[in-house]
Amino acid sequence: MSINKVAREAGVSIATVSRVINNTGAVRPSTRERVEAAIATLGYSANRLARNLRTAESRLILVLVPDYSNPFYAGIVRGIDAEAGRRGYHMLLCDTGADPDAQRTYLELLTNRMADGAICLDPDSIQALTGEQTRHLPWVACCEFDAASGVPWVGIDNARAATDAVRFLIERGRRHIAMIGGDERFMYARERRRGYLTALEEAGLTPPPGSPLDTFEPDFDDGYRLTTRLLSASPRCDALFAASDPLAVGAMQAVHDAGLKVPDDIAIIGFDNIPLAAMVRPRLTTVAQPMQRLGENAARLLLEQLNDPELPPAGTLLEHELIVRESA
Amino acid sequence: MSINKVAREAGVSIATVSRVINNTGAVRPSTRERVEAAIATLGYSANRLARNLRTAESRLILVLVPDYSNPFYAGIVRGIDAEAGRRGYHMLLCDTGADPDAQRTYLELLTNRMADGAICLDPDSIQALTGEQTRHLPWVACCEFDAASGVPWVGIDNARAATDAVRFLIERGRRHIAMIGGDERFMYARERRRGYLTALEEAGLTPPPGSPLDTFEPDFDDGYRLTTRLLSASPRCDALFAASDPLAVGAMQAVHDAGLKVPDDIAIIGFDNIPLAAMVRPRLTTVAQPMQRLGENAARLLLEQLNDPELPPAGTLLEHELIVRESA
DNA sequence: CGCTTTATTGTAAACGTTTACATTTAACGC
DNA sequence: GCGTTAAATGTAAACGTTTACAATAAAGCG
Repeated sequence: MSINKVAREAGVSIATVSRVINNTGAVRPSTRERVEAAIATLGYSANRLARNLRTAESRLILVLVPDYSNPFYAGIVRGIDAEAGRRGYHMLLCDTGADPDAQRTYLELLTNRMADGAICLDPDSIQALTGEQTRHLPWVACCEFDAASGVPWVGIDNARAATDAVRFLIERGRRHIAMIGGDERFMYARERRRGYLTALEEAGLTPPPGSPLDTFEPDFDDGYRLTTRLLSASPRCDALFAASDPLAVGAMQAVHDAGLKVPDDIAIIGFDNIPLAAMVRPRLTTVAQPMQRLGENAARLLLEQLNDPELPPAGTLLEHELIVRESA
Repeated sequence: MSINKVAREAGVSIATVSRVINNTGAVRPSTRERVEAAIATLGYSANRLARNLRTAESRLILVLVPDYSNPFYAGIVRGIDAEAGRRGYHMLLCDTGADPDAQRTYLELLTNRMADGAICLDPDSIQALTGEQTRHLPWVACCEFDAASGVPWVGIDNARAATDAVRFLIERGRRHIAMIGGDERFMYARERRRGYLTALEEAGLTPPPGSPLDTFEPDFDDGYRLTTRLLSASPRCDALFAASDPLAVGAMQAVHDAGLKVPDDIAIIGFDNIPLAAMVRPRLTTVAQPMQRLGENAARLLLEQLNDPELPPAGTLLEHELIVRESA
């Protein structure tokens, strides 16, 4: 009953105190001063739980990421936080580990009214699982989405991005272009694989034997392992498109350990443009995603939807960019 | 008034509904069933804001990081989340950018009662700034701490860790050992520098000219830049201790570009053992911090303190480990 | 079967706000 | 000054829970 104390201290009613806190309604300057003085001497700070209960909003948004030690997600999360912060929202960050049960548990925070809305970076396959229960909840899908699902989304055109990357390799004269990283659970991986095949097809090329190759985790170790396997299956391979940067860096290492040179013998292109890409030698050519802006747009979309629940669900496609460095 | 609807549907009072939700108190199996059925048909989920208001706890913990695109913090955050999750807490993650104002703003979430406690990874110099206002608030300092401040903390012995690393270099016959990364704002950096100097001193060595060298950001670019400068100032330098892994990787690159070889001409040791360290060639020798366990311990400490506010503030020192790879 | 104990349920207050509405006070025009 | 209007303040209900306490029903005992 803390606002009560302030009211007593200032000799006014709690309504007046509330009015000066939120400066809503009219209050005479002299009483405003008195109230502010009381707040200062008592060190009062309005209880947000009570306020939230009364106003039926938490000003918290739930962010679901499959793995936040992945720098790519870190960039997006930063964008979300920046935009949300500007509008007075905070972020409840949850690592689902791409586990549907975890996701369901965390989504309770939404039905619980502990959060006002959610941004989900989980694989679309997972999103689909919880789809029915969450149809009417305010959330947006980021990076992984199904445009047909009726859920607002933001992302890039993964297929086109992959096609662009592979075309670049073709233009530079490469003819035996392999791909690694096709994890079926992730939409981005399926799309990139599709774009890769499109580019080959339009140039009248076929994937070298063993390509495209699926990964389980799109990380350095898998990149190394798969590339080693690939090189022995396709010795003529002269270029490699990887679905993520760590994968590409692992591949670079495998190529090197096989006694070949990047980019002379094998050109390599990665995906995402995380900081790592600029830290290795040769520097990694890669498809950049606008991570910060992806996050910002997701947050903006969500908050607009919260303001006006009748808003039709929108999709936002952001542009990718091929960053040409040394590896291709 | 949603619990009301459930009560009406089940033909009981709201108290009984509350009892079956929290299964506290006695309720006859038959009525429990009836209530559960009502909950199911109505799709009811208890409003956490209301519950939190009533029980005066939010089951949220505030995590303040200076920069969460830094993989080192990601590891710690993951540990915090794991431990907190096990105990039914969630995480309000805030990126302060090491800005005191931002930190102050975020800490309002604590005084607001929107969060029950906080874990702070910000530089100790920042922590000190807000110290007076937060003395009585429940929080623990992680990695950056001042043992004398009376705030519970968890971290490693940075000075000893640095000494160990430099001793290792000395044992391997290096005599002109430089250090980069001494950012005065961070306790970890000051301590590592101190440890570096200790190791040199006990071996009767002196730092090569220009060493130790301060950084502003402990990242790849600074590592490259400073090392380049260092190499021209101290051509006889044969080893380098860097206060972070990205710094060390930048240094490796600078050494390479100067036409020298790692580790033959210059041995390099980094700090933290983030994934990057195993992805570069030569693989980086580095001092590992138990990131996950640091986070877990911080969370545990905080939650224990929340359970029993009278608990004397404790400090927890975890062990570091020198991971010997190829760069030294 | 009546009395005492215990298990089950209900009533109502409390948590700390915001806000519609009522009331009081000040301001204004004449 | 007086009536009218506007500004400032207060009252009380509401948000959706939990929980102390009261009340009722069931059970046990002689």
